[in-house]
Amino acid sequence: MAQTAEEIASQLRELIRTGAAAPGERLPTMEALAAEHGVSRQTARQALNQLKAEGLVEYKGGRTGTFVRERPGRRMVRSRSMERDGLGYYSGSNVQHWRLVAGTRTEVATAPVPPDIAELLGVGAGEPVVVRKRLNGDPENERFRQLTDSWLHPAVVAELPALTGDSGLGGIYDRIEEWAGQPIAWEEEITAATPSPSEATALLLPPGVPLLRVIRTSTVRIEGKTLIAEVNDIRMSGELFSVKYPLTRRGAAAWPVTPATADFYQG
Amino acid sequence: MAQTAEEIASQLRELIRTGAAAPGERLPTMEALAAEHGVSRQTARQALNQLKAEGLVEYKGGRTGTFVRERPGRRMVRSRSMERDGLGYYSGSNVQHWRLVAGTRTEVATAPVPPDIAELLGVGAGEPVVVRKRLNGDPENERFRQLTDSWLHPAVVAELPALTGDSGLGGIYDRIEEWAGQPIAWEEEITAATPSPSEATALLLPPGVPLLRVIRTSTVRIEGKTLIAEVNDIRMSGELFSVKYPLTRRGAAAWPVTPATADFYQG
DNA sequence: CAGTGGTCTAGACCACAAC
DNA sequence: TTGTGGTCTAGACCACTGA
Repeated sequence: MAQTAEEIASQLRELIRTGAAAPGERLPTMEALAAEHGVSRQTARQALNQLKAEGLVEYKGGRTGTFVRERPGRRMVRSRSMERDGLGYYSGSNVQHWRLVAGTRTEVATAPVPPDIAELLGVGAGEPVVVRKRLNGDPENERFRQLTDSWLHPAVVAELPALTGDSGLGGIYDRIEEWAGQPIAWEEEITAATPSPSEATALLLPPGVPLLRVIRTSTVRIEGKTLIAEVNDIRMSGELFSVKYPLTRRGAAAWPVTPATADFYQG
Repeated sequence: MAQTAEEIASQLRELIRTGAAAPGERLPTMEALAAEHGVSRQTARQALNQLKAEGLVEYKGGRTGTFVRERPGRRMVRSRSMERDGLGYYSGSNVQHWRLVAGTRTEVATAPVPPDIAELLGVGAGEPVVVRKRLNGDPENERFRQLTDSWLHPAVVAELPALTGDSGLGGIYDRIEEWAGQPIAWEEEITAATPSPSEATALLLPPGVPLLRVIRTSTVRIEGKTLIAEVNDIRMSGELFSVKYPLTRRGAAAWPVTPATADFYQG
């Protein structure tokens, strides 16, 4: 009769996975769970805490109880590309829709650069670097938020001090292209990470939800050398967002081995 | 003197973040932590458990103790594109390097299709669909692993029953292109997720490490309609891997607004 | 065999929200 | 007011590993 916390958690996890315990449904109280499985309340609580850490259940305050968390069935898929209109560049197809979350604004500061960004910029970790930070949101749904930090290479700031002003994010790419006399080449690197407490707060992340992080580099060639002029660090909920890219075809023209497909690889 | 578990966890977290407690270093025992902060061992343990769930510390067995986890400083960055050689298509630039992890092989089965895959394939959730599953690894480092499930659209299986045999992953794209008489268009959608227990086991994921998931769709046009012939579901450690894509430029030719950059947007 | 973490118990008090 | 989860305590026994 008596079971371990992990066994109880597994049983509840299975109930949720199969849908026998539907999202939004209330689970038995800790007392009831403890009695049912012949354990103490602490043990029942540990099982529920495990599920909470996994993002499967949530507690509501007061006399309400424990509930199966309603998880978004579908993510907001963002097809990534760089577009522009008369005001400047925008990444994604619906950025015009986004606004700054109430109480925030684009903040320009000089801050110690974290190691991973420093490596991309080619500067020493912890050195002071100009960064513009913002917190964007979706006016139709407060939960869709993203944090954006734009780190500028010191050489760019030296050449274009106006970038430390409030020129707007779209504007900096025009300034950089004017200065470099060429179009920027962008790359995006995507990682999954555990949010820091401050990121979890800013993005309204429930426990157990990972971060989807997109790190965009803006590269130009200056005096014959490639320079990463800007690193754009975008963090969003891994549960609410996904990003999508077309997969480029490489090397195809060199190996047209299959007769039926060879025609397509001549160019 | 007496503090809460969350306060103790925050203090330890800060020590780790600043490097005052270096990776690999041993932390005080639970008894010592409890005495130091004037709490019971259970409370000290709860603080450490929190850090363990975040992937910051790990316990080692027996008489050893609690240690600051050594986290990989750099990820394996995979520049995503589709390449081919004489044997077929490969995604990424170093796939030849990979092998099946010992004890696994490519497994072809007919399984109920999960809802998210079903939606992409345009079939009902839970319907039986042919899938090839494999677990790949890096011969030089056992921790670098990835799980790959390739779901085939029923129409493709009906036309190309040979695909249910052991034709190899590279081979199926050649077969599909021969059948469709055209090159495949690939897209990749990237998400961050919490691993299921079985995924955590297969990928050797420590607690607190999220999953990086790449869902590749292979699209062809058949009889004037687009058909997703295959969905390739790739899962890997979010701590060990990242994926990288070039960002395509769109709409630029339509809005050459900045005089200095206008020349670049004519074509 | 001694010391580590792993786990469980029984009881206590608290804050909070619904009734 | 009552029942919910949130948290802490003191004590017990276990499995494991390194000395």
